[in-house]
Amino acid sequence: MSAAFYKNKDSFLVAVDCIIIGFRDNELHILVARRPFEPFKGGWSLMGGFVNAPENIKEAAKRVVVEFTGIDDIYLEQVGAYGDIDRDVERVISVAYYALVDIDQFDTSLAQKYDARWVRITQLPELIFDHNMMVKDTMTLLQRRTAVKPIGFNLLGEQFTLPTLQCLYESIFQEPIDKRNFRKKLLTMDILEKLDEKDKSSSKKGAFYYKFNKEKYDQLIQQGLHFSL
Amino acid sequence: MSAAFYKNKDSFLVAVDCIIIGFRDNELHILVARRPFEPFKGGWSLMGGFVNAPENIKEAAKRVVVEFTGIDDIYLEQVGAYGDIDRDVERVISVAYYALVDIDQFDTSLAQKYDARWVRITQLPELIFDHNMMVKDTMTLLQRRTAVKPIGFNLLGEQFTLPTLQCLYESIFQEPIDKRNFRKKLLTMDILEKLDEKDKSSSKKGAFYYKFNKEKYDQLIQQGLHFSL
DNA sequence: CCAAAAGTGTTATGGATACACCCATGA
DNA sequence: TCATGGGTGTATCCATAACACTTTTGG
Repeated sequence: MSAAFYKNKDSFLVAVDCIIIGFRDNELHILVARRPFEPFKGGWSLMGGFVNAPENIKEAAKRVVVEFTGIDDIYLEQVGAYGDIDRDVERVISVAYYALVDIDQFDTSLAQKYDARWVRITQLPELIFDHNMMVKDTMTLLQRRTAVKPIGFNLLGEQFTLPTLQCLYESIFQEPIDKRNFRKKLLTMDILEKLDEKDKSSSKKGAFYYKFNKEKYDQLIQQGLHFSL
Repeated sequence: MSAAFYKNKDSFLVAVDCIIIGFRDNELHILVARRPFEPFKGGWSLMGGFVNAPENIKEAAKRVVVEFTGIDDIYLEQVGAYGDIDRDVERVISVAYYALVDIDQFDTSLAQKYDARWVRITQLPELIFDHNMMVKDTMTLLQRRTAVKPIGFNLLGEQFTLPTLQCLYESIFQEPIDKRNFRKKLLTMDILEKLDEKDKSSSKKGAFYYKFNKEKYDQLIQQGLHFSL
């Protein structure tokens, strides 16, 4: 046998579908759009696109996220491949990625262009194909990841307050967290840098801004310790 | 736009590669084979095959595992999609699955047929393409999964001894486990059924056989509890 | 001065860890 | 009888969970 072995094999369109996640109004949001073509024209859909021959799958996913958000600085992780035979009209195999973005960097002009909008994770509409399953799998994965890796910060701007950070985790895990225990854990890990400035937008007293210190985090890892909830 | 949207898109060969895992001689083993065709003919490879148009990806993976092992009763979970552009001669996108099998059910005649052999996880040779990466990712995933789900039993026969089970977990986590703590944890979960028979193959005293009780496990889950290490 | 959110410590509990000796049996 | 692997219980420690009041300040 030789390269001839590759002949006469079925080939597939390969797509990427991106679960683009942002944090706003104390809740996770996902970017969805009205599908502009048949089949299922007008149905709610994740952001997707086909993989081109000369690009890696992850590159394709990144391209899609940039195209639909205008945001370049993203955290991207594969969720998995979805290939049920009845998932589209033509046989399409889709690889799902979730992206964590700072929603404040969203290019709002793209919302009109693609008929897209951010919907609350708790109020997700019915999506086409197996996109709801992709979101569900993403949330499970995200909960596992954020519990042991400091990737949640990718959903926030450079600086953020502890109350905001707590809200973020509460939205990810869909359960309340004790304020004192949360702060204690985060601060004793010593991976946050306290700033002098305060955010007064949500209280009269104001909450101090912090920022994530990657250098300190890397030290933590090298000591054999790890981020935890 | 319409179905015409699907025209002029690049299409890909889609393969599945299976990390087939068995447990023997107190250590995890993986089934690898000499690749019978170019390119990289003679290189060590995972068990793979192409996805056919009328089958789901997971079905294809299952087909491959059955083809190369003769074992039908397997635990199968997706690891992820691998699609770097330089990973094969032709552009092939591969979806990796790991399979947990009872190695005693292996059809040894297939070893000759496919020039395949079981190699210790600790002595894995260099594999073709990105197969070593797939194995690495699999081990990470397997450690996470077996720590919280009772899937390890898929690597053993119907009945097994506690010392064997402990060896299994030690091989998965690549670290020693305290005997008393291990037994305490397993037995207090009350998901194992103790049999009267003993296995005397590895000691004069003999070790009692146990078997996994799925009904009791399901009860445990319904009580909001879960399997843990 | 009051409403609303930010910030702060201590105690109790339970799961995880560490640890050493006796038992059964075939050779 | 002895070498080998199987089987058993307890004390300690540390991480988690529960819990309430003071501070700040704009309106």
